[in-house]
Amino acid sequence: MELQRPRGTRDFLFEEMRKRKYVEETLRRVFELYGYQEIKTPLFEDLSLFTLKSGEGIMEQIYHFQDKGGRDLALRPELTAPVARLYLNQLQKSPKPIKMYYFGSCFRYERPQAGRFRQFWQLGCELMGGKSPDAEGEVIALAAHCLEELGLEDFEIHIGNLGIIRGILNQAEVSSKLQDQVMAIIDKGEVEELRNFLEDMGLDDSYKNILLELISLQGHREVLKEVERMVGDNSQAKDALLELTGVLNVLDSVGFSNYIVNLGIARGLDYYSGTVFEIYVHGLGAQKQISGGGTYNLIELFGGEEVESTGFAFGFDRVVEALKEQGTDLPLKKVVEVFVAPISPEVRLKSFQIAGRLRKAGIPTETDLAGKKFKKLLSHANNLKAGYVVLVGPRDLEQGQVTVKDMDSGQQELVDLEDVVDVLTERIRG
RNA sequence: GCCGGGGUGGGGUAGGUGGUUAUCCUACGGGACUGUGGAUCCCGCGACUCGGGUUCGAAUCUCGGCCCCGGCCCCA
Repeated sequence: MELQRPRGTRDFLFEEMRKRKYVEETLRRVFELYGYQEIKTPLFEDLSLFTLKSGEGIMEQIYHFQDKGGRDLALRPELTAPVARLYLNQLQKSPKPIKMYYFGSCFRYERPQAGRFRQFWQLGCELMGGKSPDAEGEVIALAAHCLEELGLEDFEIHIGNLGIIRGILNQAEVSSKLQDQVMAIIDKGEVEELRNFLEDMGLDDSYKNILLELISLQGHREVLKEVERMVGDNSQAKDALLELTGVLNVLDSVGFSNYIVNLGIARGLDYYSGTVFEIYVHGLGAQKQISGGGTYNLIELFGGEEVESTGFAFGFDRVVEALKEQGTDLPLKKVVEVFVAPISPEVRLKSFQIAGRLRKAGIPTETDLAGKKFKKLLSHANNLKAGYVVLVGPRDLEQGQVTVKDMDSGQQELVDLEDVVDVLTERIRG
């Protein structure tokens, strides 16, 4: 085959698309339940939008190119920066809070593997101008609501706050550059590597032990007491802890308490500042994270007026994959409800007429376009999983009737031509 | 960028230490069967990932590319 798909990309066929659409529509519905409005940004942006503040790591993965005018452009590797850009361009003076959601594909030049592609989809949101911790609590509640609505079980929401560890590091007077490196190691979850790194930078033992203990803490809200003991009178860390407590309070009050406090969450992108969270589903191979987000200060970094911003995104493909893995039966729409089958060539136009009326009545309908023999038409209708077949034949037509056949039960009845639409509407909707 | 496993009709496969027409299932088209589907039978369509090398001869051996699967790095 000489015409191949580019590496790391996929074609989606009918069945797959129906699943994806179901997931997409469900997620959109829930986002809208929380008052989010959809936006769309370009697939490519100025390269600098992404190189500016997203950290070094992402650079190597960016698809970038020059257009014919010599502009340096990049296919977006994520959507938070484009949305922040859009906010700066047009929404700074809009009434707050602003709730936006998006669904679109992103591109990263990476080695494909399970749950990782070069083009992948993100469905997420950004909330600008909400106040921590209420805004963060609601955002996490929204994420949980989405997954519950999809029927996904066994997901874990891990919640942390970067301010706690940053507070300790600041108190220990660690430079911000070094702090970023520490955060990167924490994000990896490599405890030994962290221990060695902290030792190499000559960090005081007491700080080192606190940090190591903090990131290994994981559990329900009772771990907050431990944290409180450890941070002592560090005011930045105390504030962060207060914030974290507030987030959990919101979650408890909306009835979602199945979270895990995890201070080892650091996020890969450098612009996160306070509350952060990640959602995992096991059984997805190496790519178990289906979502991540938190509070960030991208707007200030881009030179805008300070505004609290929180957001998160689902790795859409991974959510779909997790549902498949779990074996969830998605309530997928039928391709067509009704197939209108002309029994012989002279009634073909009559079939079109009937199909036309059914379609105008909102019933997905198919009729023969391939000139198949009657018997094949039934077989074809069966393949399409049509619920009903309208048999249009000269014999019935003489009485002004057609035969409506229920494809599940096999039963059929004669129906007057003018009643066909009503009868089928009743059967399908009723 | 690195490591491992792969690539045979549309889908799933057999063959593989070189040798006629490349196996089977399924799907698809037609027929048996001119008003009744999911059954059966018959016929048909259709493939060795690409390029180089070794050879009288390569799907098979060899080198390289491309792509797929899994893992590392990193991330969604």
